[in-house]
Amino acid sequence: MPEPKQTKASPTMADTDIAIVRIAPETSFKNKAYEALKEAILKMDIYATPEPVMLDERALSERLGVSRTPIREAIAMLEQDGFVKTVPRRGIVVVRRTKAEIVDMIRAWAALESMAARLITTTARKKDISSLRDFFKDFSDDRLPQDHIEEYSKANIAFHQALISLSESPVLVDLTNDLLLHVRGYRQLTIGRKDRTATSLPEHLGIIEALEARDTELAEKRARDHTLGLAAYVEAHGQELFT
Amino acid sequence: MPEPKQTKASPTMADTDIAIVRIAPETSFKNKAYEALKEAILKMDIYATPEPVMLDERALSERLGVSRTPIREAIAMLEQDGFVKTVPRRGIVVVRRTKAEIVDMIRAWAALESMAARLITTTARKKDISSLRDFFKDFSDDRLPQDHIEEYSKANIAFHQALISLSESPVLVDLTNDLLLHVRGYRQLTIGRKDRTATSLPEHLGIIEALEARDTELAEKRARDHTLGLAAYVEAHGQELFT
DNA sequence: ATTACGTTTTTGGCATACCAAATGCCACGA
DNA sequence: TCGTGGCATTTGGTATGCCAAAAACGTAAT
Repeated sequence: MPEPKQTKASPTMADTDIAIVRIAPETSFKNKAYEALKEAILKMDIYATPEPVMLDERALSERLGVSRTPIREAIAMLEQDGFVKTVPRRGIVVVRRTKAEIVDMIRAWAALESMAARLITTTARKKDISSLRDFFKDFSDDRLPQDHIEEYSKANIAFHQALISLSESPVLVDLTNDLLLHVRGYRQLTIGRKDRTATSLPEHLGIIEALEARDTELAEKRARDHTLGLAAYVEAHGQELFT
Repeated sequence: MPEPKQTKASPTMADTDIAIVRIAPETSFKNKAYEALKEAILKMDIYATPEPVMLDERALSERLGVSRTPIREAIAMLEQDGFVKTVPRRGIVVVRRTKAEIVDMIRAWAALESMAARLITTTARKKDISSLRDFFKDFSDDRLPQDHIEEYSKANIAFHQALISLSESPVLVDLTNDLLLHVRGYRQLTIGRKDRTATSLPEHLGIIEALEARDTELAEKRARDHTLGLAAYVEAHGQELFT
């Protein structure tokens, strides 16, 4: 069989070096299923219904048009992530976090973010730090965050992720992203935060200023206290969801 | 329908309540394989050989006496943990961390542990804090840590894990345990730490004192600086292993 | 001897079939 | 009416077999 792929055309092409990029890795069904299920789980409002949300292997394999095997492997991965829990001979249940768990996660997030802030003061470029303000450029005294909760919430998340990224620490980035995925499901964080929004923006700016000033201790403290404030808020006002 | 199970013996036993404990869940082959492989990976010295360490599904299934299916699911889980990486049509390779990654992980660990220290100052009982000293009771001026590296190293790990546990934060505990598993493979952390051992013990005691004094900021700072010190040490003296 | 090319083997991905435990349903009997 | 026993169903767990890509091997042509 001729031409399996790329570079075998003429023997004299040597190292003309066509920019070949390893071709598409053609992600496996296992990974496709993983991504699909993960997205579906994150999208659904787990805390809406009182009954536990169950998944059915066979139903999923039919819906996604693949056999149970890749589905099961994807489920095993999701279970490692803590998104689902499979109970032998009973079913696969989407994990619901308690308020205490959410608060706990936010505290861990605070720890990681404050470390990120610390690192940023010693390594990041001034330009990159300052550009963090851009996330909030659409808000002002004429256009208050609390009047555009949904939009501000997105900017908020984006800011925090960009902040962590500036630390150039893959571990901090990955860990916080994982935590955010879990916390995110808790809708109240977005909706009920209306009364927190007012203080949120100034605190963000305060963090940025400390970073620009290369004040390691202050930046760390502000980043930590800001997110710990959210944890305290959820702990105090998050009852409703966890009936 | 009344009384689904258990109390169904004689109609008159009512709530004699025999202590039935739900029987053993009989962990599946998948989980057994996961544990076995994880332990094997952690036990081997990944950084010993220059060539990448490969795993073979079929060989493993034969060695463990099960089919490939549970093995593959276990591998999928290990991949989520970041211990292995499967390359399609190439094989399964045990992941080797670079020095930068190890340092990065230790920094994240420092972040989490300092948060744990912070929490401990506000919630833990005095008695529990003080008992942290027990881990080092076998060491003194007559029996220096640097003369019993291996033993001290174990006490060291145990101390840190006990410390984090005192925070009563499952998230902090789990995250740090995961990080430790990855960092642990880096033998130099144990062996080459001889020159760090001298300062290690006093720093530990310093952390304990700050915790006992309920000095939140100081405890946090000492915990953080202690572990960041390890990160800096590895960054400076860890070349040898990563050829 | 070296290179080119074709064949074999290896390896992970996926589909399918079967098993056993747990449930639910239902008829039979006190 | 109540509940008891058993059969059918559901559901996750496991074993097998086949496939295609890629590497390993071997052979023939230059």
